Amino acid sequence: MTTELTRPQAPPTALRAGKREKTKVQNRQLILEAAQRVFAELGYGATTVRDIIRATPLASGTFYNYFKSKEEVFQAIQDDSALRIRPRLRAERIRAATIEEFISGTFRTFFQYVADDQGTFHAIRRNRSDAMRVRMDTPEIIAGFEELREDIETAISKGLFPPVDSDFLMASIVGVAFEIAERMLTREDIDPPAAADFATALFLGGVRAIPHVGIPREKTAEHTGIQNTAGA
Amino acid sequence: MTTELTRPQAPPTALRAGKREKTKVQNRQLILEAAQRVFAELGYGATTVRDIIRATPLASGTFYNYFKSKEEVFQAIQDDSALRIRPRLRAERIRAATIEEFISGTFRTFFQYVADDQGTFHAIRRNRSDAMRVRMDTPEIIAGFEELREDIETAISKGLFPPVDSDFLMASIVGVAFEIAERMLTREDIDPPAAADFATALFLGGVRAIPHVGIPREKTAEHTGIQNTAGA
DNA sequence: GACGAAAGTTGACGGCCCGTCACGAACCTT
DNA sequence: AAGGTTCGTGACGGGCCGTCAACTTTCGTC
Repeated sequence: MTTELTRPQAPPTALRAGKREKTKVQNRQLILEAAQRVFAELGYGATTVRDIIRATPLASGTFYNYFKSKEEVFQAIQDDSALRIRPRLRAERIRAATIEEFISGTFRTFFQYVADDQGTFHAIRRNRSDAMRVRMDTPEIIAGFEELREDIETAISKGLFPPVDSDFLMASIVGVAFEIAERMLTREDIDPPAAADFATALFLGGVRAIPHVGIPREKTAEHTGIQNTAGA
Repeated sequence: MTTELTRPQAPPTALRAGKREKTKVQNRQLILEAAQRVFAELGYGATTVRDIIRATPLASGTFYNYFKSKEEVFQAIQDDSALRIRPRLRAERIRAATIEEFISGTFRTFFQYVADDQGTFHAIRRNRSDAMRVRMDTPEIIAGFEELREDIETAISKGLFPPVDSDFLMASIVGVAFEIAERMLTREDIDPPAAADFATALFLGGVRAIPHVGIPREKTAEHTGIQNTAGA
């Protein structure tokens, strides 16, 4: 249709994206940020799509040009989070030459990430005053779990791990990671390395290998750090 | 007010409870059972109070004489479940004379219960096709967690356990229990003892103590049982 | 620069769910 | 059997849901 004469445009690189494209990205971000704020404020369950819209300069109809429901917004936030942490976790595990490095690298990276990014992990999971937690295993998160399972199997085939049930082991790591992370965030001194040390010792040697706490009994809140290390 | 003459009634024991009391219990049960069915059918998130009422011969207003919201119904179901399992878990741990019995008793009892009572554990937690899981830590469940923590501390003071962070240990047990339970229920052969053996070995001796699986690689679905036991 | 097409935004709309409440029926007491 | 109390009922106003026709903005073309 167009002759050779008419071809004056030619976007410099990819930055001259046009206003259309720009506001599209901007609106999406506007919604995601508003949603995160509102989820943290009201809790996931109590939040309505209208609440999210109201925290935005946009009209209600616009929301549905970007997301189908609040579930989808939630999923987008979770996916973003998973996309940020997954490569780091995988790199840590691929680099591991020993079982110790595999386990400890995984936990250290994860707990550090959780502490740095409490917005997506903590605030959103907890509901406002109810003790209702919501967890959505988005495609990215499931892929992250699957990746962990594959890395475990690779480690097994390399002789790094004993030939255990990789599915259950993956589930155990995930369960401990999420549950301890939640506890860690409720403490006054958030100490990711301490949490990682605890979890690592548990997986490497069981309860008997876990670092001992200094104070015998009493003194719960003030003293969360792990001090003394007594092997099995 | 009443003279000595007028006292003809005198309920035999506690069975002549009166119709009022009887239908009250019955209606409550009607709602709880309908709710469980509907939650399993639609998933917790998609379920509305109206859905529950429609699965019932009652009128909408009646629902609110028994529960304030679907959250409260959910909580009641969870509480019932927790009330059934808690005493068994506690008995198991109190009876424990060794760290092995403490851990293994806890996991065996829990996984067996989950397998027997999939309705309250599995069907309700998963949403219909979304991978959205809902977990509500009801007062009874929180009390159960707290009880576990206390039992751990008692075990520590008795010298059964090393002096570890009982809060993190409790969180780890809970995380592993819930996450493995979920995996266990997705398998074709649901094998609570195998799941318990896995978790127990993990907590007693770490990954290296976990029973090995028989088949090297491949054969994932068909072969879930743990066969061979190689110690650390 | 102006024009037409395409893309995107807007807010009003019908439908459903929410929680309440005035009413009446069922039950219990005397 | 009559009076009082408790509880089931369903209609109601208010709010949220997702849609859609009309409008505004951007883009490609001349």
